[in-house]
Amino acid sequence: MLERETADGLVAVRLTEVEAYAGEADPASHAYRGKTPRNAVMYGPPGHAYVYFTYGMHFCVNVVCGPTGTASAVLLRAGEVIVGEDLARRRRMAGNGRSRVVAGAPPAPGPARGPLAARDLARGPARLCQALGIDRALDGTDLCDPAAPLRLRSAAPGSLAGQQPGVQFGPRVGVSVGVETPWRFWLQADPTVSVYRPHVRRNRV
DNA sequence: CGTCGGATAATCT
DNA sequence: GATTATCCGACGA
Repeated sequence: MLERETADGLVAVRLTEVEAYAGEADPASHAYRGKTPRNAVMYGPPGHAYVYFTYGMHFCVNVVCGPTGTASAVLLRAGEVIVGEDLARRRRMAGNGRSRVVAGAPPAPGPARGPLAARDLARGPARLCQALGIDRALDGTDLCDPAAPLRLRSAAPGSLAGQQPGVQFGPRVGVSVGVETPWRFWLQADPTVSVYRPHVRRNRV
């Protein structure tokens, strides 16, 4: 479970999909070419959040894993919103201007009939961050601190008893190198797991 | 259902 | 100047 607490309220997500990045030894990792201002947090203590900005408009969040001095991390790719669905939906719809805002269209009646399905609220690393209101201000947050604005918690004991489906694995999404390393993990048949997409190189100028 | 291309800017070379 | 751990709307079947 990943919890995000702000003045607006609490949003909690049950993680369903992650990817592992093995620091400087991994060509797909942000740390492959060494330490930079952006990835500095990856070299810090484990259990902290590494938040980065990509594709000119999206944030993604990782959990730092290796001991201090190493740069391993796990990218949180998707989850199911358990608490605070309305707040999560508001954040996803608001999206600074250009996301899902249809001019002139009458607002959909009930939340269940909205254009944004509940399963899509945190289906993808950037969507997850948007639903939880995560940006670089949270870079370096100690996720193990129960009082932190963003924190990681175990599910309540027994809540998943007998219901845990199998964990599948395969290649990581959107990476141009290290494709042969199957370090994306997800819960089998879970509707909130994102769709696999290979890396695409865009047109040069 | 699926594939395709544009948006858009921090970060690094 | 090139690249990018992505998303969304459009379009075709």
